[in-house]
Amino acid sequence: MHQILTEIFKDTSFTESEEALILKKLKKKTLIKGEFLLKAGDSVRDFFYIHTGCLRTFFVDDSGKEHTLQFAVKGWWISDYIALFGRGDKLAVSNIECIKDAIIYGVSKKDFDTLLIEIPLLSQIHIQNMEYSYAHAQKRKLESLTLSAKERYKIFVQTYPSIEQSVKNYHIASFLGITNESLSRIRKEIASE
Amino acid sequence: MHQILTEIFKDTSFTESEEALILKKLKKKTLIKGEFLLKAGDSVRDFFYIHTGCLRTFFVDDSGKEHTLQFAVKGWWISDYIALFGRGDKLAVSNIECIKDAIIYGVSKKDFDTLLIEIPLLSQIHIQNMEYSYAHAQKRKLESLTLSAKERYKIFVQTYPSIEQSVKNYHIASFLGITNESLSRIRKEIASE
DNA sequence: CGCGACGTTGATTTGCCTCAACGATTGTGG
DNA sequence: CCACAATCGTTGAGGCAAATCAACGTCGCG
Repeated sequence: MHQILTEIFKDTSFTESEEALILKKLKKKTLIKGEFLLKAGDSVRDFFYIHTGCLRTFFVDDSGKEHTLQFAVKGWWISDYIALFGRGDKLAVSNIECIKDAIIYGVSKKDFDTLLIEIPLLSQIHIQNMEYSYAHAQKRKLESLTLSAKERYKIFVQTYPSIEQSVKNYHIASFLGITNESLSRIRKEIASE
Repeated sequence: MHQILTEIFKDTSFTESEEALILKKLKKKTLIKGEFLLKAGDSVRDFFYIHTGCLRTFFVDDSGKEHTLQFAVKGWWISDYIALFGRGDKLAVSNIECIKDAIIYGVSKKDFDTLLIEIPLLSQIHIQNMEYSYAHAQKRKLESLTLSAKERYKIFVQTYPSIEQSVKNYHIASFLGITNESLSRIRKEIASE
């Protein structure tokens, strides 16, 4: 079995022919820090598995402020899901930026939908992933409603220790929904505890 | 075809035997206003399709404040998705309350998972729904990051005109993540525009 | 080395919350 | 069917967490 499939699908046992079908659709890409995988306004067709490195999805609002929606490191998938999964015109509302040199594997949603039908086992896995992601998104929403910025930061550090290393403070701030200055003050407070 | 399947699945064409399989798993329930479908701490096994009426999912935080995560009217599904789809112990973190007399159809996740395997077409529909829900959740998250309480309220009224009728102001406030008093002031401002 | 990007700190502002009081509406028992 | 209580919505005063605006030190890279 091709190494990357083992990595992506862990101990899932596809048949040889299923593996071949999937492999045919995966397109390897290498990115360097600072490179953009997607810019707002582009049409969104693909999503991407992160093999190495780190990327983020962020939205720029009318006042020019950035809002980070997602970080992705090894083992995660990234895209502009609002466009890709929404019922709109599939134009990106967000940007995807490489923040640490990366090797990724892309697959188009069109190809993926075909694979889902050809390979029932893949459907099952996708459903599980979607369900889990949805639960996780709900949980994060709850946290943002009930917790203070300081508590959210602490949870972030615990939850994503591997990400904290690769990213700038202002990336984290924009992910937590606070300003750089506020994060700076929070870090100071925590350090003095 | 049984009326309720037509309602739930619109123009999807299941075979007779597929329909029978699904129908066998759906359990009809009637609820009256004020009744609880689920309380925090219960174990979560089912999700529910709303035929008539209105329900909401809400979380109560440590300080006793309520946070409404979801409203559901005709055509929507409701559950505690954090518990049902999460990897935890399946104990409800939220409550589900009937806020307008309702007729609903429940199905257990266990039964549903079985149906997904037995009926590939159902898998496809479920995937589409999950994808769309995920996109929608992301969009809402963006809105809560970028918009003021007033703008969020305006979007709420536009997006859920049918819900606004059935619910108390403080339900809406807790959905928008603001206090009753703030919502009251916002409504006053908008009225005077 | 020098410049720009990044992080920190201070002063001030602001949107929303909290607390409190008081009408309006709803619903319920007599 | 009315009276009264409970619930709900509104309004005001004051407070607070985080935003904004501004200045400055520092680090890393060309």
